[in-house]
Amino acid sequence: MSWKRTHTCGELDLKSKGEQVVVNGWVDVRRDLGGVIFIDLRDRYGVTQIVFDLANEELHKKAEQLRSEYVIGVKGIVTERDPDNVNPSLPTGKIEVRAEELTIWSSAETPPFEIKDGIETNEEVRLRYRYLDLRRRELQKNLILRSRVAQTVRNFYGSRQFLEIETPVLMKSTPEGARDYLVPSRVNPGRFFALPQSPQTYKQILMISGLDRYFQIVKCFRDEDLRADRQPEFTQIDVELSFTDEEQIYEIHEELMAQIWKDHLNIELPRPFPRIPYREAISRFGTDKPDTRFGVEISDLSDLVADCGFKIFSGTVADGGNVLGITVPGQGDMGRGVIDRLTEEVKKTTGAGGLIYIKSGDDGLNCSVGKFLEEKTVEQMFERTGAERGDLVLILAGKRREVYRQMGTLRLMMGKRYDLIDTGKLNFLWVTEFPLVEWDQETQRYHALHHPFTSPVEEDLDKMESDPASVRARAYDLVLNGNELGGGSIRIHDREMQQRMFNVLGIDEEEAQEKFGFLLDAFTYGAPPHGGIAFGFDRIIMLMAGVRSLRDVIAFPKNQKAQSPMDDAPGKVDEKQLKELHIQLSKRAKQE
RNA sequence: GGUCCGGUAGUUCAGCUGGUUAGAACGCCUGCCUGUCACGCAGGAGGUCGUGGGUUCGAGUCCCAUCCGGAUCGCCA
Repeated sequence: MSWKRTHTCGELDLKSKGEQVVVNGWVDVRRDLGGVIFIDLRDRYGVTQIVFDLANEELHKKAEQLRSEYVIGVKGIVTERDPDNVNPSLPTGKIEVRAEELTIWSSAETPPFEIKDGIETNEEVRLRYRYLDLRRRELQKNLILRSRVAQTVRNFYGSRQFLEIETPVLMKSTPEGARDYLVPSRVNPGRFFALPQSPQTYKQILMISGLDRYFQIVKCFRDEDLRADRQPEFTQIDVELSFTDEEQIYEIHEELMAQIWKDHLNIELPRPFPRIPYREAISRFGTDKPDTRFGVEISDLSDLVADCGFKIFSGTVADGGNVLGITVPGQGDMGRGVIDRLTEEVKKTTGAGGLIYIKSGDDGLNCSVGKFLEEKTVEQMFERTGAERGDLVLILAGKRREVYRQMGTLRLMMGKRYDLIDTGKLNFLWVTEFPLVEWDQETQRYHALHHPFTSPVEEDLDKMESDPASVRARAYDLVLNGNELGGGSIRIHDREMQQRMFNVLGIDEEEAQEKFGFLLDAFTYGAPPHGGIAFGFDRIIMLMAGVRSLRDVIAFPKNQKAQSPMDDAPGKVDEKQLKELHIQLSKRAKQE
């Protein structure tokens, strides 16, 4: 009999009673009771208890050497445990393996942190010793889920005539949107590839080629600052199809989500998912990715205070801004200190100028700026927000775009703080009718909200030139509990229209030709109407696994500085390599 | 680029208005222990308190600078 394993550490039970088996794995923990030594042997499938006793003194002596994280192989007999000794918290808890032979494949240093679930260790240490962190069941579980969901996704599209087609990782830089990661080309001095932010143009070309239905689980790259839910390299489920419309894309992908949640979390998702136009999402929730698991919707109080005596309100309205309110249920008696601290926090995290409140208690309404307002106005504002006695109304004033965003942040803050969010809910939601473009103060140009290939809504076409910001796009996002899972659009498939879009964005014909000439040319050779969507695969897994950080669902993630502490990437390269690439470093780069 | 929080034993953290020898838990090492599974018991090792400077009779503690980590705003078509 060889050392080839007959069973994993997660599968043995009474059915194998009496059999001789071979198991391999890592020593999870050793419990040495003197005359008997127990080893919890761990592999990715589970844990099995191994027993060494004095029946075999030589073997027992060998087992005394074992320490945590040693890699061993054990030959032994599967034995039923006495009823008293059954461990009900272990799937293999009814049996144990009585060792007959032991081989130590590998000894191990004491790990820098314990390989245990629920142990909070410094992120940097975890990343440096990622191979140890990945031994934790929790992370293995996430990666296993990730792999299985990827299978589901492939089968789902595969069975619907979608083709999985790989697009280049080395592509042309298009300085729209996020910063590109650049890759120098040795054979083309002074020229650079860019890593894709998304395979957008390629998948559209595939449609023009008649491949008709495409999907890919694909790495994308963005050289921007990181967040817990943002990595510089991330994985997208990227999809495009021809002869389609919004309805079909919604239908297919509601089905996909339903299948993923059914297959892997055993949850039936109610369908169809609700839809909410962008405008409404902003005015009700102050964000384009609303968390609809709780109410606390925003009310516009501007008209009530346009002519009031409080200058901050009336002045804001006169300048075209808004005065907004939300209700925090049951907090009408909030103490002054609590409100003051909240005000400071709101100013700091949202940039709001101040926070105004209306408290409501047994002695009636009490507004923080009440002395400037008529009693009637305070009452009207209170009623407008839908508040009832005992509730607290919070009010912000400011420029339209900013104050809605601030209110959205405040709303979420209150929802979390006062436990208003029903965490048992899964609120999927399509946000539709995004604006096509947005005025960018900084560059004094319009920029595409989604991307420049997004088709405008036909009935808004006459406003493309006169009032671009009011044109709606055929774009949509899928939101889950306030998280953007993905987004897409019906694309432009007509050269003229594409050029019109570029004009709005201030990209002239020459520039358009240089940057996207291939796509424009392709449009002239017969382009089908098409559209698609892309989902953040990591983020989906993160939400399914119920973890807070993308780092817990990616095998080898980057830290906040976009580095990998384990292998110390990005690293320096030697002078010779740089020379070959025709690259010179600045003084500062050399020093660092 | 801005703001906030943090950096003390291998790990997680405590350390008050500055005061004598910097602690706990887990982990680690040694010994004892034949039914443990958070094994138990006894003992032990382990610290440039991120770094540099300053204030002070005296600094883990206060001040300044700097590095590192995280959160967040900007940014993320």
